[in-house]
Order: sequence, then structure tokens, then C-alpha cells
Amino acid sequence: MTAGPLDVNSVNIVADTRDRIVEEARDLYLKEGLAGLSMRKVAERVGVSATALYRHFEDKQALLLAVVQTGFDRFTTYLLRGLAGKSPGARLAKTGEGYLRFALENPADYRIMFMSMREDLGYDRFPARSKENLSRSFQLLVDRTRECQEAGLIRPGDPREIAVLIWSFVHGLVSLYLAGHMGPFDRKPEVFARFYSAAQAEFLLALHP
Amino acid sequence: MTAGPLDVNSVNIVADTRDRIVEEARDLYLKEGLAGLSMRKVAERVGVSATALYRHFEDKQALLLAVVQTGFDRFTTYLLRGLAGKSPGARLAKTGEGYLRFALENPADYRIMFMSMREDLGYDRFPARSKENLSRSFQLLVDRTRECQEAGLIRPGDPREIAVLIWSFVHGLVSLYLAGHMGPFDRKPEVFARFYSAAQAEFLLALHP
DNA sequence: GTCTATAGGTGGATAGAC
DNA sequence: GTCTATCCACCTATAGAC
Repeated sequence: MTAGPLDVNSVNIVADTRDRIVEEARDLYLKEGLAGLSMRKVAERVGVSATALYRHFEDKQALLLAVVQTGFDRFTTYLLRGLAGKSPGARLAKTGEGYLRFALENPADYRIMFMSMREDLGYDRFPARSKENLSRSFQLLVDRTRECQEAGLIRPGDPREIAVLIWSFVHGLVSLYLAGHMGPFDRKPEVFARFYSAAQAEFLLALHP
Repeated sequence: MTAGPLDVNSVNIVADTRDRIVEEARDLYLKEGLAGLSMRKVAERVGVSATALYRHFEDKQALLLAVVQTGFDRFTTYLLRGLAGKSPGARLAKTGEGYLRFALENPADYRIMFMSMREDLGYDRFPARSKENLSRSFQLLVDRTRECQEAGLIRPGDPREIAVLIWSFVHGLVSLYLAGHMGPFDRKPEVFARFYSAAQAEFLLALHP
């Protein structure tokens, strides 16, 4: 935002304070959860006083919003990997793999975005742009679903509704794993990843016409 | 626990203080979430001083444990409704319906039990009896699954693994709904219930051999 | 933009009287 | 068992100087 044109090709070594605040807030959330996220602790990590944060964010929720926004940006890049697939079926499968990778590599973001109560995050007070970001990422899944329907790989029906089924299944797997409810896979991401991939393949097969 | 034999047939009008504390703690969690659950507020609701709670529970976590324990007891009774079904397929389907009903009628318990981080609840420090309660309810689903396998309704494979697939799917549906991420069904439990039932039926069909 | 100082609040938990 | 009084830690947010 404050960066000039000269920064376009420069490596992001000297992140501005605002970015560092968001980064530290996200890290803190990762380690201590939503309850442990406080302005004071974030400020301490950044190396400034707590009040300095209020020059960059109006209040705590505005900071939280920024964290969620960067999370959705990241999320979208993971889902976009699916476009590299060479067939509709491959693209849908790769999108699902991207979903898993996002969750495994960014568990804090995943928990904030999908495992928190929408109202706890003040979601409904988000600016329109943020909400569009959310629906855009869901739309990516809907598009892959429709594509598979047209290729005869998925049964007929409202693609948004089928997308919700797929999302529910992968979210169920991922969220139970992240919450620690899948005993055998606990803290074994790659073991879980194999289970997830097989489960996803079986589920998509089940949606065949 | 403190009730004598004479209480067996009496209606629970005069709940003892301990029970009322757990009840109010659960209600408070329902309204304000884990963050809003404080000893002081619970005490105020019960109508005693905050310190009085410490005569009944060693600390806040012990109170939380009691809340979770009553939640699992309730949960088990919902799942047991499935046993009324007249065939293996009907029993599994009814168990799934019981799962949904528990979530819709006890969202606070559901959120505590399945949508919170295991470690946030101090799960691992729970006494053995509580952990058994959890695995016992999962075992109910495993039993229904195995029964369906023996009746040729579900493909071969480790019944625990297949039970995890079923659990993941229904948990995905339920938790996204409860978290407010299923826009069209928001605050329309019966509309969601119809969607859930259809989805569950399709999923179980997909597990056929 | 950042600081110090501070207001104003919530929370967990204990001591000691009754 | 329940109370009052109290300690101490932590929190969000603001005022005003630099």
C-alpha cells in the first residue's frame, strides 16, 4: 500500500511495519489460538509499543480482518494449482489436493477461516471485498464441479450443491485432523495426506453418474 | 453422586448446586462461546459468589470437563436411538439422524466436543473414564458399520476406517452449518436437515460394495 | 508514527471469617 | 459451603508529548 513502484522487483526484505504486524498476529494465533491473540503480545513481537498498532489498525478486529484477508489470498493461490491439471477430473482432484496442502501448511489460517464461528470473527461486518474473496474461492470449486459434470464425470444436479457436498467431506476430514480428533494420524501429516487422497478419490468416484 | 436412593423416582426439581453450575456453564458457553465462559459469570447466573464455585470444582478446567462429560452422555443417548432400526441399514441411517439431531438441539455441546481444539479443552488431561466415553460413542458408529458390512451393504475394509469416512462427512456438513458457512441454510435447521438426510443417504449408497 | 502514562475493565484464584 | 475482601495478571483503548 505504502510501497512505491520501485518495490515491485525488490525482494520483500524490509517489510513495512503493517505487514509485520499482520504476520506476527498470524503467528501468535497459530501458537496460542484466538484467545491468546492480544494487541500487547503482537506489539511485543513486532518490537513496538502496543499503542503503535493503533496507528495501523483501528482496533483489534481490524487487525483480525487483515489476518483473515491474507489467509484468503493464500488460500486462493493453493486452489488455483488445480488449473494445472490436464483434464476436468485431474483439475478437480488437484484442487482438492491444494485444499489439503493449504490446511497442512497454514493450519492457523485454516482454523481462523473455517473452524471459527463466522460471527466470532465479525465476518458479517467485513467489507464487501473480503466477502467476494470468500465466494470467489468457493466459485473455483463450483467451476471444477461443473466442468466434471460436462465431461460426464459427475452426476447431474446443481453444481453449487454438489460442491457443498465435496467441500463438506474434505472439510470434515481436515478439521477433525487439525482439531486432534483423528488419533491414529495425530501429528503425522503425510500419513494423513495419504488417507485424505484415497478418501477424496473414492468420494469423487461415488459422484459419478 | 450425592443423591441418595430416595431420589431415584423423584423429579429433578431441586437440582443440587453442582448440577446447576454445570448447566449454567453450558448455557453461558452456548451464548458467549469459550471466550465468554468465566467463573464469575457462571456464579452470577447460579446466584452464588464466584468463590463458591471453587468448593465444587478445583478450577475452571475441572468445570469445563464436567460440561464436556455431560455433553458426551447426552451425545451417546442420541446415537443409541439408532438401535431402534429394524435392519443394519436402517440402524446406521438412524444413527446418522441421531448425530444430526444432537448437533441441532445441542449446538453448544457439539461445538465444545468436536469443533474445539482437543488441547484447548485439556482433553489429554481428562480422566480415563471421560476418554472411554468418547471412544465408546465412536465405537457405536463402528459397530453399525461392521453390521452393514456383514449384511453386504458396505464394501469390505477396516470398519474403523470406513467409520472415520462417514464421521468426516457428517461432521463436515454439520460443522460448516453450525459455523455459519452454509449461507442458504443459515438459521434454517429443518431445511438443512433435509439436505443432510439426502446427502447422508447418497454417501452411504456410495459405500456399497 | 511512536512513545509513556493511564484510564477502566475482566478474569482466575486465594485467605480468612462465619 | 458460602461469603467478603483482596491480590495480581492481563486486556483494549485513549490522551498527550515528542
